[in-house]
Amino acid sequence: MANKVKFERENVVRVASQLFWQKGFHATSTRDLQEAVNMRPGSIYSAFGSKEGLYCESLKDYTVQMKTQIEGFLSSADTVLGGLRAFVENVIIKTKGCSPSAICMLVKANSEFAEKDSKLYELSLDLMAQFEAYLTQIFEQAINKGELSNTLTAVEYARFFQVQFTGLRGYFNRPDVEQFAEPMINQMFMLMRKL
Amino acid sequence: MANKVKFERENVVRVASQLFWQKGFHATSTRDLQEAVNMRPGSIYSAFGSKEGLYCESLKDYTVQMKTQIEGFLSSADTVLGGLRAFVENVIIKTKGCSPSAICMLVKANSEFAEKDSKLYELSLDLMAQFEAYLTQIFEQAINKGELSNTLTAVEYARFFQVQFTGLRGYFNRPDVEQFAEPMINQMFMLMRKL
DNA sequence: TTTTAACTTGAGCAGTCGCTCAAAATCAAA
DNA sequence: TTTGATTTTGAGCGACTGCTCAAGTTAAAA
Repeated sequence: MANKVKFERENVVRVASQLFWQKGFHATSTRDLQEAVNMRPGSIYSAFGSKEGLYCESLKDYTVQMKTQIEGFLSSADTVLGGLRAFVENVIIKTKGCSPSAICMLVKANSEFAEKDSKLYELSLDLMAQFEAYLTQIFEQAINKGELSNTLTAVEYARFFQVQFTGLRGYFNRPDVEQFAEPMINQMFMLMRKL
Repeated sequence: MANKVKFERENVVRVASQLFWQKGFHATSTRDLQEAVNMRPGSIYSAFGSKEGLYCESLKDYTVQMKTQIEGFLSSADTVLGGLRAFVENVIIKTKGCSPSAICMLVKANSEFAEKDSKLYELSLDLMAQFEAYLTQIFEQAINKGELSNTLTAVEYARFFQVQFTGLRGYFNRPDVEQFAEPMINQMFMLMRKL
């Protein structure tokens, strides 16, 4: 007994996510969003409550997308480390031009929201912790398969991966330096086996 | 034959720098700045031209401050690597509570300005390149003194340092994790000697 | 076909933004 | 002490912000 919603929520969140990832929360205006998702303010606010609400969903969707991407690379690779490596190469080198930003949206969020008790800062921490837990599972597999030594625990490998990956993505957030990317990714995975 | 300026330019830039570093460019309003530096809009605009102008000076001042800090640690350490290590520990562990942000202001700037041809993005790239050149000089000394092998060039060590340091600072931009910091800094310097 | 609850629309509100500029204040030189 | 170039002041401008809500549109249920 009603009217149906005309938009597909998933699609809207995905488009908003791209815009937020590119420009950041503060630099993205509600007018930018209205144009990008082709919705009028009333519809957006009845569906998401606020700009912050839409950003929350966008950030959560981003981590889901990342995990899905990793799953894909893992399932079509012979080894766990091979899959992770393909994922890293894809993010840093292959999707360089078409990605909204070289830098992880979670890291951007974490650095943008300075007030340590703000909802959005807490959300970024929470999602990062979840992602670390997810990586930990993956590294458990790598250890169990004998791809990595057990001198480090799985969570320590996960932390190492996070630091390296974040560092590399930050470093390559510039137009010119694809030439150094490949050897530095080599270095990262070589070092991981030496830990 | 005139009036004298009432403010000390260096001090104003330093205070503005702290605020910009903490909140980012877009989330810092001119009213915030006015209050922080205790100047009326007219004075600020006659001295710095625009919010962007003040930000430029703030960002440049930040890199000067960083270099000065490194100089200090280098001159009061026995080895180049020891000095760098003291610097890293100071930034990540010791000044944790009092620093406006765990994340490097240059990295924050680089990630905040998405439009690849904007003046502020170009400035962040420029200052990062300068800083890499500065680090390269330092690593040249480390190699010459025999503290590091010459399997990598000085600039390659500098890049490695940047990636690790940026990664660590990003990772430790949270309230609770000082406990992991020390071993991970250990790891960073251990790995550098193994390259 | 009529009813009616759900959804969409967009003009526009109240507040904030970066910034300006005429007037007041200041102080070295005359 | 007077002069006059220079700096400081702050009210306030026009643009933009996140967001609201009364009016209009839609389509399933009656």
